[in-house]
Amino acid sequence: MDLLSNLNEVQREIVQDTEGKLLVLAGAGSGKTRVLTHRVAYLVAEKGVWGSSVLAITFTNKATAEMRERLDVLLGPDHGVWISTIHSLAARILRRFGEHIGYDSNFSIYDESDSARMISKVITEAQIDDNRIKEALKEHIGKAKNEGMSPEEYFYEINGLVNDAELIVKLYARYEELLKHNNAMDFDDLLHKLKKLLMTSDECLSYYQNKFRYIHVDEFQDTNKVQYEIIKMLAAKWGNLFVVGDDDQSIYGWRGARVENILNFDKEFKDAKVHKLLENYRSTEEILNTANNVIQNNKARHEKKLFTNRGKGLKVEYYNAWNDRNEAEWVVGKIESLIFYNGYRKKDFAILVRANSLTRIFEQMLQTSRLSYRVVGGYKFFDRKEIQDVLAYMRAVANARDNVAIERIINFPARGIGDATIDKLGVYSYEMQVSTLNVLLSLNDHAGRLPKGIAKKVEVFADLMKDLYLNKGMPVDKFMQYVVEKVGFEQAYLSTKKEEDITRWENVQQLINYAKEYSAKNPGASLEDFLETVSLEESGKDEDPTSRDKITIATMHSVKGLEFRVVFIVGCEEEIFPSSQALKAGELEEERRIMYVAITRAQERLYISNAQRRFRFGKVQDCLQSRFVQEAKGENENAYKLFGERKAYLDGLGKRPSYLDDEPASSRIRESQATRARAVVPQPKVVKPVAKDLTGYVGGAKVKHPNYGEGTILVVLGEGANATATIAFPGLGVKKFIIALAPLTLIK
DNA sequence: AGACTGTGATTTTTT
DNA sequence: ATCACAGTCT
Repeated sequence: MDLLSNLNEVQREIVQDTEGKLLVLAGAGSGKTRVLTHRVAYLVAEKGVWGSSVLAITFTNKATAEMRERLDVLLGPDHGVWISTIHSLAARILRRFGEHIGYDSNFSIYDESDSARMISKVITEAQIDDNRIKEALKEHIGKAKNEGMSPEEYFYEINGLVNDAELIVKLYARYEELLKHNNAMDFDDLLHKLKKLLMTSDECLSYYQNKFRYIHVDEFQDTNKVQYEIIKMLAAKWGNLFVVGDDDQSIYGWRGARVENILNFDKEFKDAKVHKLLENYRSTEEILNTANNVIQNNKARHEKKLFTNRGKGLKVEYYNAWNDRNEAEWVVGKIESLIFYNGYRKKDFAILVRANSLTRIFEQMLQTSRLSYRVVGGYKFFDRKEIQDVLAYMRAVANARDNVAIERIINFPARGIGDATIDKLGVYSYEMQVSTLNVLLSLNDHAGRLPKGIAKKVEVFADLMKDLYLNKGMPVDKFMQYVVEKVGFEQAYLSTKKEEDITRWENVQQLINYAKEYSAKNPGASLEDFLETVSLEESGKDEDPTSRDKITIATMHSVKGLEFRVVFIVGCEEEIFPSSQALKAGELEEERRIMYVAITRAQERLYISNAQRRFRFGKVQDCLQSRFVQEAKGENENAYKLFGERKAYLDGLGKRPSYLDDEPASSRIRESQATRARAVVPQPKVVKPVAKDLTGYVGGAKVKHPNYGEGTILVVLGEGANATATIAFPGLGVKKFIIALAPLTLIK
């Protein structure tokens, strides 16, 4: 049979095992997506299951696109299978049934920046002038929603653990109220409210339960609590739930992903069948071994030994660069030589970074070498101010209650309308119990209450909005052009003669092109449809990776699921990778999984590098090689010790570790740097990480942290250098630290 | 209301 | 280095 012929035995078995609950533990590069798509295709083509009763949930838009593409090949384009991210699934269901829980179907979706505006507003409104609370509040709200907790429920969760629990919950509740008032949902809400809807409305629940007879979840290790609950509810009727994932690739813990979902799946469902995909089809043995060297340092994982038939392959190369520029030169030099002598193409290469801020130097270096590249992740086109502004005009008329959108544009382009006036309009809106847009649309009734001059200005804006409102039924691309023209974006940007503004205008035009493409592809799509696509699938808009021959520069997170013949893992320095916040929070294992994901992207050649000095935060800084480098080399049992010695040496304490002798000549230059620095700069006090006395760090002890202040240890886990402490900081929440490394001091 | 100035944080990752 | 934000001046 055609469908099964290009699968291995295990894969074939999984594909044919169609009924009931199935957990597939799929190692990196083991053909996970292949199994998933073939299984769906098998259901439809061989089992005669109707495509529209099959649901496949993926984690990113990229994965959605890839899966749809592959399925189109296997089944032809009209298979009707519902493939989407869980967020857009939620949005679709909520548009249809949202009124059951009090939402209009045209609700706005607030992205990170909209939501940040709202949070600021809530804080200002409560007259709190503590700068630190914004971040904390954001974190709390996200956490509460990811756990699926209402303000009340969340209060019980944190009460007693966090000092300002009451305040935080009050602000969370107010934030919710405002969202509701604006007929808007943030990203987390899409899930949170979907759960609520499914629990409230039998009609909605049974509709989708009946519809989806077979449910598939990709990247299951990345699901959070609410997502899992939603999936379980949807699958409750037919019980056909197929989940695939790899606990070693769980790298979204910071967003509430719970590895336990995958670790406990077979315990939760006793009848679940478990399959393992252990054959790696992607990488050579050398690369796979490197990956294994790293990941085996993690404690919380399913032990799995991947194998490959790709042969031994080439040794992994390491480079300890003298500075960031030198590192980039090395990378580009390697690329040039591989292209010239070994016949590689540009699209075969990926340069992987931990954080977006590291990409710049590689971009520069590739530009000077005339090598074309693309940057994945990073600042998104749709996050640009000018794009958000155009969209805000469209949003404001699509959802009349979207006050965040109105406030965003009421004074752009500048119309002389300030905060005071906006507040007044808010008051009228409250008095009349109508939306701010409605206040504007019927401004005549209120204009008398505003100062004369201001009233004139507001009227101009009101007339504009009225005009746009009356024309919102146009085809999406036409409407956008109409908006841009009426608002006068071109005038606003081109009159200043500033380089930056010209670019902005070009971006607006690009947005119009995007809208044209969209309209052509989706004739008859409504304004709401368009806005939803933009807010949930904006990154899917990127050109597809294989079409152009370009080098890829990307964050390690954004290449999950992809593969490249040659991979460079750069910027392997402490505080960068592992990141400083991960170190602070004691989330080393997740960082290590990120390293694992990065390594396993490579098919043939892998290069790992670090720079000893790097330009960061406006100045050149000394950097310490990441402990992951030692782990990758297979010296993992010594990694912590070496790391400690090396840090002491660079800090001007301790003697030169002998293993440094094996490193390239550049490190000797570095040594003279260290010596010089030592001579000139008075030494700051340094705590030797390995020598720290750990006694006294027990549950109940009070400790002090330079950034978080005083806190109480809740529990200590592990021993020695690995011991972690979970500490409650009043008002800031609970954090985890590695005691030996964290800057903690005991207080009596 | 808007322009100007100084300060302080910022750099983790994504829907 | 760069940017956002708060505070002050015009």
